[in-house]
Amino acid sequence: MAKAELSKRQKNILTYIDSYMDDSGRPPTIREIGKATDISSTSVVNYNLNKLREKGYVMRDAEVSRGLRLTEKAQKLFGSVRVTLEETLVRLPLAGNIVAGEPIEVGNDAFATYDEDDAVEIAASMLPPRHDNLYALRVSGDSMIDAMVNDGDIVILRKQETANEGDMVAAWLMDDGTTTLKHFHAEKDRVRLQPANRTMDPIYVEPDALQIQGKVVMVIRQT
Amino acid sequence: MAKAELSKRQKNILTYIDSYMDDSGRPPTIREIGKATDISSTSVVNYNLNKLREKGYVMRDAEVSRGLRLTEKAQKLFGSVRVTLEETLVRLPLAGNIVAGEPIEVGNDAFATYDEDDAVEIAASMLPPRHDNLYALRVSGDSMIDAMVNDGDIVILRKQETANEGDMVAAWLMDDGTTTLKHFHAEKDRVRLQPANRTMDPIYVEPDALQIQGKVVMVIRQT
DNA sequence: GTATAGCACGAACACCTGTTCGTAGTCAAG
DNA sequence: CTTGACTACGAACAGGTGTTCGTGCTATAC
Repeated sequence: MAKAELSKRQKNILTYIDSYMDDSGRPPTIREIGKATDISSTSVVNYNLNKLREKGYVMRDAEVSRGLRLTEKAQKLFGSVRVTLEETLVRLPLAGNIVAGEPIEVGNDAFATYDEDDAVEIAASMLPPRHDNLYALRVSGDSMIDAMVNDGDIVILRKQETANEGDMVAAWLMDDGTTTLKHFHAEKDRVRLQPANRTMDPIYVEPDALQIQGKVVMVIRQT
Repeated sequence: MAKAELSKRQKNILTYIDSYMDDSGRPPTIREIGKATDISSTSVVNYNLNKLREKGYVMRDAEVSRGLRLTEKAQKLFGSVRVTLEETLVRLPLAGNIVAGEPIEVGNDAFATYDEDDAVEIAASMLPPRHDNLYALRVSGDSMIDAMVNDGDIVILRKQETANEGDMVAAWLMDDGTTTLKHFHAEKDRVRLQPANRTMDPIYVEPDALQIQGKVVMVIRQT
């Protein structure tokens, strides 16, 4: 990918798209952009729009008239920056993916060095009183449907290695190397892991064959 | 000017325009509207759009593709939600429960007279660009486990009576009187409702035996 | 020089899209 | 019954619109 720098032409195009949408409520066509920015050929506009897409400033819907959208990245150029108040909104790092068969890897640095784009924002009122050590993971694959968690869902976890009775935890089963989300129940000399789906049966494991990766605080599905 | 009353068809059109703009950021074309609202002729859509213009619900730019805009009058139809703190946070009414066997009842007053305590707060960044006509329901019972939705989960819906291809919708099946959450797929002369759980089979219903209550925007589970 | 990559141009194509036209059914008023 | 307003339909047209193609310019690297 090319550098993120924008040519004068591309800046003009972005500015025009933004003002056009403000005025009319719809995106401009390629020819309208060309006319406004003194570009005589539609292919040149098309070319620059694809460049802008590669650089993350616009989204395009193929073969759709006015199939243009400014991304948040582009809108930030025009000064509409969101202010986050610590008390009302909590921003969590989207630290990676959960994939069955792999333990969750969250380095400590994940809390310090995550990107703007890879963050999840949650209202503080929806979370437990303390927000420390929380992080988010995106579920990849269908391996957790028995935990009522879909491919693409976002799981918010508190990092901890122990669990209390009844907690929903992310657990790594060393026996078969899978990571699952289950309710944790300590029994006499074993651990019962109960699926969230009440129609399914629990599994039992030795405490030593279990590594708790975190406590599930919330699951979010965007459709 | 004609009466301000809207035919069912015109309401459907308005609802579709609103949801289309929320999804894609651009207005739909006449043919897209027709396809979504079961109108085979573009002239009929055009006719109803002109009626809506006369009644003050939309503005039209002649001879311009997607030259449509909803007026404020139309947007008020979809209710407005209270937005706090520079739009970083959106407060939605927790309008009630979803229970299998009952259609969802959301009076228009639900948007005006909900209690502080019965609200759900979501970061604006996690929602579609427009927050009109959103409301939240708490799922009661285990009847939606095939939609990967648990007892106690919160479902955020956009109120609408039509659905686009692939949308996750809350639908009331008149045959057996149940309310379910499924992916909506229009087929030749029937509707396929696909469970979110990919291991389960779809069900097929007559379009007339189906009443769409809203589009599912998000599912939240607090553990 | 020569090669390569990035940028730009105009033209043509195929499909999209708003508009218009003629026609027809329904319903209430005369 | 006849009239007229309202709603609805399918077809066709003219122009809009995204895409692609061949071409050529400039600057940098070899």
